[in-house]
Amino acid sequence: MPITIKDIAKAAGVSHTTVSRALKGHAAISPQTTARIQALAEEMGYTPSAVAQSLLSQRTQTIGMIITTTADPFPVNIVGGVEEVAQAAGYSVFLSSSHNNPRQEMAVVETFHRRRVDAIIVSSSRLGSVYRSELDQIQIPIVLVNNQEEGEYLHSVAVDDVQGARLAVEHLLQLGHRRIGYVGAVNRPKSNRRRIVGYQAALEAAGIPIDPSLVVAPVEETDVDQGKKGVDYLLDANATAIFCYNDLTAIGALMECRRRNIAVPQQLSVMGFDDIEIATYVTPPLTTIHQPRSRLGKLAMQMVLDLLDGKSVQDKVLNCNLVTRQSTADLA
Amino acid sequence: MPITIKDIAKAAGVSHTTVSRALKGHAAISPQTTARIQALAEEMGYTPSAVAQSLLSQRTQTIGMIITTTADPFPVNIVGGVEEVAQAAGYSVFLSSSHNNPRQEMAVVETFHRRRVDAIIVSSSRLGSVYRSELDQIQIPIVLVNNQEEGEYLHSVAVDDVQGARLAVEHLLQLGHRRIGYVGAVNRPKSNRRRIVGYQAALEAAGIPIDPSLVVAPVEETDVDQGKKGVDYLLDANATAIFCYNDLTAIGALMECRRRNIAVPQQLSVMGFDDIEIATYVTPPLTTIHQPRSRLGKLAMQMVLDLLDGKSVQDKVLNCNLVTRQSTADLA
DNA sequence: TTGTACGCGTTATCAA
DNA sequence: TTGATAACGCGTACAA
Repeated sequence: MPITIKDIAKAAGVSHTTVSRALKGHAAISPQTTARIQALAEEMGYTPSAVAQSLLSQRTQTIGMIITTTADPFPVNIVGGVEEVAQAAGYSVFLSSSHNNPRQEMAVVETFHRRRVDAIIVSSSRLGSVYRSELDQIQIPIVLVNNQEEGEYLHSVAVDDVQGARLAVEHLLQLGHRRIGYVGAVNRPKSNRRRIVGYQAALEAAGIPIDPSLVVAPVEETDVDQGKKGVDYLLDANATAIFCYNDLTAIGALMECRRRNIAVPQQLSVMGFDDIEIATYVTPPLTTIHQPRSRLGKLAMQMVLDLLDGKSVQDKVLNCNLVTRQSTADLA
Repeated sequence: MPITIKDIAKAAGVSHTTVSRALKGHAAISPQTTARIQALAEEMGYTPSAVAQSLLSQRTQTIGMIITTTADPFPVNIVGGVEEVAQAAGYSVFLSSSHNNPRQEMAVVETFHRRRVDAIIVSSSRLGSVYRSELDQIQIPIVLVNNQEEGEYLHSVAVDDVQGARLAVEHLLQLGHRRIGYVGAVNRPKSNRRRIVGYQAALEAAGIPIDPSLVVAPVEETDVDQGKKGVDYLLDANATAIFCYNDLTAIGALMECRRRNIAVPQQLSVMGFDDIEIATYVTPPLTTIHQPRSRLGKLAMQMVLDLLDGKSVQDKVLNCNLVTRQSTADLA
């Protein structure tokens, strides 16, 4: 059992109240006793119990973070940002995975509520809307990062998918490409739709008519496989450049090109989205759209702190930026 | 403020004791009141406070996990294993980063102690030995995963670096290579040393004399840069195959080979260690030694559960296995 | 079958 | 300047 203030009180021959006050340098305690008790506490190895403090203060200085899976580096990078800001503010972070399973996601929320976390941050939530009712029950701030549901819920921090996709297509246009394909993802409805919007906006702004045969959404197990299939479709449609839903999709595209002996970027330009670490290391290194993942996390946690401070906050939408590497080139 | 059992008691016209008992199906409460109170609790949206329960039970059902950084997918995969077992056992996991900074690592331990976590799991700790004294203070199980300090501390789960390195070199020997180089890491003293031991053991078993010029340890900022430099050194030493401390080092080696127009694996075989996700996607896909990261995490958490159950446990050393891809080939 | 009283570790109020 | 007491939410020994 850890040392308590009562143990110290007994050892010092004072009341536990005095110990409590001395330890936090309360003005009304004589300097001598304060010094004596602080020394004693140090010596006895006293560490205050956050549990007891929480019970009294009704604040745990704790937040719960839900991600889909630790196997995906994307949400994990968001956690990094969250944790950094949290730690600096004296908050600790519970991390739990939902495995993209709504039931599990609800169970985690329930657990966090039992633990009386002060707030919850959810990355890529599948059930944004469900929180509406849940929120009435638990009455704490919930911040959604890159929420995957349509609609206006609670508080959110997200990347501007439309702007990012636009940036990608504009880059390809600038290289002289006119037949630009898009390989979508069927299982991320919201961000996929918004990236298509950006794709179309860029083309329209350039006066290029939309060709539906250039927008494909292969149904495959993994992102990589979707990329492989996507290349097949888009080469048939005579694309000279393709923009992929994300980097893994683009990597699948690169793999398929290698298999078919299609030189990237000489014969086909390939772009991704996300800028995950792998993008730097594939051959050729992938031109992509960078998502500020760590900053998403930092802003989400900062928003939590503001909310807990009673400040009013505004939903945030962050811009992406272009990272030019070697998988794109001038139209031959 | 969340609903408490007192609120329910008032609403039901009974004492809070009765509510407490009814909610956990205590035998001595009449079925009717039990049902009535459970319904009421449900209706009022009651969730018990783990904080209050913890204060009473002196158990938080919580563990603290310390990793170096969320930017590295390696420890994050360990977290995945830990969290899976923890969640199944009703434990929640605090995650915190040490950024490889011993002072920060101590601060995190202190915070976890304040929060009265039931146990702590540390990945790649830099200060294993320090825990000896700290442990006397906090009196909870501490499990180290892939500890980076020599010596016997506390409890540990680790991969067998010697066996893994041996496996790698045996693979290269089998391909006919005789001049096999090793690119080490200066900042992971323990595992590096053990991988050298495995490297030497394999060579000796094959009756090949150790050539010191084939073992290099470039001092560079990143693993990747160390790999680039390592290739330079080892080509000068006429190596036909190189075994790298880890996959990132090996990827650096691949990059340098490409720059110098050295064909892998035709002119040089390259091996890594770890089997991180990236290894699959580089060109050529990397032959490497797989570390069971998730299983390390699961075993660490299982060990924690056993320790909390008062069972005695044994330190665990896990075998690695070979993953053959396309960066290694027969000696030309 | 149900209720009263106490304690877990801490802080705040009030009194001395 | 210090101490006794109550309270946070819950579980349990004991009493009714």
